[in-house]
Amino acid sequence: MNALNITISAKLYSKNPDETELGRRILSKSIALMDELGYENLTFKKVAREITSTESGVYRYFQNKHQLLTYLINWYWGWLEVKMAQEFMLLNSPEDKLKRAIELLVLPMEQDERIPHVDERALQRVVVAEYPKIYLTKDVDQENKEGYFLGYKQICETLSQLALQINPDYPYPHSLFATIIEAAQSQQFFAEHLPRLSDSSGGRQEIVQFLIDMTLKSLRK
Amino acid sequence: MNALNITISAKLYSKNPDETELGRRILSKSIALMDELGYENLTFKKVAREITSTESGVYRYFQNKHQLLTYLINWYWGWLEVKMAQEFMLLNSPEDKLKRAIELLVLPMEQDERIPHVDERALQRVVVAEYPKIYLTKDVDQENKEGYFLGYKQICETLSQLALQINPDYPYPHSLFATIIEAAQSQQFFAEHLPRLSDSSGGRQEIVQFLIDMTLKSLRK
DNA sequence: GTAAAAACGATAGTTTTACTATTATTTTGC
DNA sequence: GCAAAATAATAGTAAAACTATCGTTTTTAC
Repeated sequence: MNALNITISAKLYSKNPDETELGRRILSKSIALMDELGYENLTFKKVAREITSTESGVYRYFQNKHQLLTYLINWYWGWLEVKMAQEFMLLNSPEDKLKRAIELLVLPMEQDERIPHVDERALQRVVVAEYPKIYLTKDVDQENKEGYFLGYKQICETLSQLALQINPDYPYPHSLFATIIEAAQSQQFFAEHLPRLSDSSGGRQEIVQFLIDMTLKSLRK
Repeated sequence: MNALNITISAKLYSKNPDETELGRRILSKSIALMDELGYENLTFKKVAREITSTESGVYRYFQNKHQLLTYLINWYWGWLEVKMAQEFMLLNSPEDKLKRAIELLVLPMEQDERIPHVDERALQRVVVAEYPKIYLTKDVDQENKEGYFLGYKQICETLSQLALQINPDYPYPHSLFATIIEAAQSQQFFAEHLPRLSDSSGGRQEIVQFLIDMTLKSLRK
């Protein structure tokens, strides 16, 4: 697979882009283009031009743009899951782990040298700007069955389990972390583009504080 | 304007659909079609067929599909704002008002007989299924200047002010209600389509309880 | 080392969408 | 009843989203 053992449902590609040079170029350049142009303005033709290949070359890896975006976002959640697991080993209390998880969700991440074809910072911006588009479709139930959203659900489950260690009686752990994860993305977007929907003046640390405050207060008895 | 005095930025249409029979038919049928087909599968051609008019007829009212969706969602926020104002008059404590506001956000609403061309329940489903698409675009900054998101920002501001009456020192009122409003939508969607991202088994009342719990705990000192 | 298989590049073509333009007809305001 | 506006009907364009075909190159198996 790849250096970090990120597993992605085989339904999310026609041919595994992680295993070939061309596939990795597709990933690398489509992250950059999606970041630059946005999902709506990206086309496989533009990706093809960037990777000095052809439209059909891209179609050999991904059935369509939506599948490509879903792959990228699942890759991001998988990667974040790995990061969290690494950092949790250094921490003891579930509270510290939750705090660190929220930081990882919001703070800009450093480039992972082991995976040169993925620009994690650009991918994080893509996730912030596009993530709900992968499930807000009429195909959501079918795609859910095919594992399109496993990455998101897995992170939510991991954090829910931590929350229950703090307060085993808390009745809404999944709702809480679905909300926290979503807010982690949308507050970054709002702070930059719709500042009246946030109290952060652009600083990520304020968003982290808000989310930690909300999480820990919610878990009180 | 219309029976309820819902104000919508004039940038959100070419010709005010509220003032003509054809315009109201466009609103009515595009809500129904958007609910049935989803935003991506809706076309002006399909709307035209439904209203027994033509594609160019629809274009005379809205520049494009994105503007139409944005109009509908702003109409929804405007309508909800009116509802909240009405109900707040019957309540005294800011806590009761916040609780009622959250119920209005989540519980299915009854049809308003004064506005026969808008099916409020269908519109609520459209909002749940499509709302982030109006701002998650590369044009967000330009469109924000033109008032595309005033409805959302207005509701967020109203609720923030209420929150500060409960706890004047709470530092994140806008972030809190942007998060609560978003969660009100996304938890409805998750409960139905991605149940592992929610603790509601489909009941709206459980979502209401979760959101009230989160709000009131967040506002504690 | 070679043959078969797979992947790739190049090109062309189809269907649909999103949008623009033009003109004739109907409706409305005064 | 006339001018102006709104609407219906039709046509057309450009780009997007695929699909298909077919040589050529590269990889893999043995």
